[in-house]
Amino acid sequence: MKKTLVILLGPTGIGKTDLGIDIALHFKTEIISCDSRQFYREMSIGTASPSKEQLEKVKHHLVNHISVNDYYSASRFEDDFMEMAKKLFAHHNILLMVGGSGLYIDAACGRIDKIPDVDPSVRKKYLDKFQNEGLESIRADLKLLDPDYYKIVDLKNPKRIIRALEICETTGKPYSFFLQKKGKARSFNIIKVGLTMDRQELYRRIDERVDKMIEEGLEEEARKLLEYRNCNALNTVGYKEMFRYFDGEISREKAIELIKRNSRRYAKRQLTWWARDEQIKWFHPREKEEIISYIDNVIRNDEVTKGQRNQEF
RNA sequence: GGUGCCAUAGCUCAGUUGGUAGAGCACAGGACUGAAAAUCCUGGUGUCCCUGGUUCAAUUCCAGGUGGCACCA
Repeated sequence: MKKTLVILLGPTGIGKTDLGIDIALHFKTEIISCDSRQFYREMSIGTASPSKEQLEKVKHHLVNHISVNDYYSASRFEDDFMEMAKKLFAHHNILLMVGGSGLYIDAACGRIDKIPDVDPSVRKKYLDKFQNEGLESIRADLKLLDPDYYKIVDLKNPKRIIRALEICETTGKPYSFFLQKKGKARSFNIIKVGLTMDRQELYRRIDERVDKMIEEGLEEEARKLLEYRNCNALNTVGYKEMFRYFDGEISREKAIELIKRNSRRYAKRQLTWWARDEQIKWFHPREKEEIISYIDNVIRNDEVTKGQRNQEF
């Protein structure tokens, strides 16, 4: 039997964790998490990480496996995921991935190209240049080093420009040279199940969940992590707003309001990311039975899985 | 009950010397291949409280009404 990776994805706060557990129990399998903030073991209330009880119900992988001090990336996640999948597929025909990080899900699906690692000092160099000399300066560098990418990149987005520059400098080749866009073949089938609901309903859930996080002690958790505020891991909704409150810049109420707003905006960006992915079959989270029978049907029907095998961009 | 002030976008408010209006926030849409809960782009969504009057033309001026706030009784 061909191995199958079922991916349960959806915006923040929609109820992936609970439903994922039910689905994993139904298929008698384990969960590989794909949440770029639940990776960090020090963050749990603000990232709505699975609780102890939830972790006991179904074995979860790639949660709490790194520290806020660690460098991590979509590429590293791809490596960790492939290693984990290989191990788990030895005992399971179906694996369940649950998460909301679009780029990381794409990485697991073989949708990002192999690009050489860069030395952090190179990124730092261009970051400094951007901060000291401005956007125009690094734009000019990119125009020189990778004119093709210069034509298509968002020229107002420093992160995109710096990323391309660091690859150009490290490899001596233009960044666009590495963007093959062919996708990597995977030895397993992939079924993508998306969770969605009416925007108002989702926003209400998000607002309620933030209130719950506050009750559970988000403020305390953030206070403990204040010393790591410069780590990328702490550039996260729920923490960055609390840090501003600790600084005296905004009130506690304002911080909570901003956490809600930024969570809503994040959910919207997630939905935009997935909107163009036609492989996703969408459900309301309450449609558990429909989701399970959809997965069953796809696995049974080879014709459908053929389409899912080719991971084109 | 009397006097004064106010009524414009979901909210807070600006404005139009009379030619149907614009800021912030909220919100909506989008981009995004190793920082991605990150980063970036675009967009004003409107019975200008109601009725009448003046006027070629009223959201704007006038009168009345309604609602809110303040003060006086």
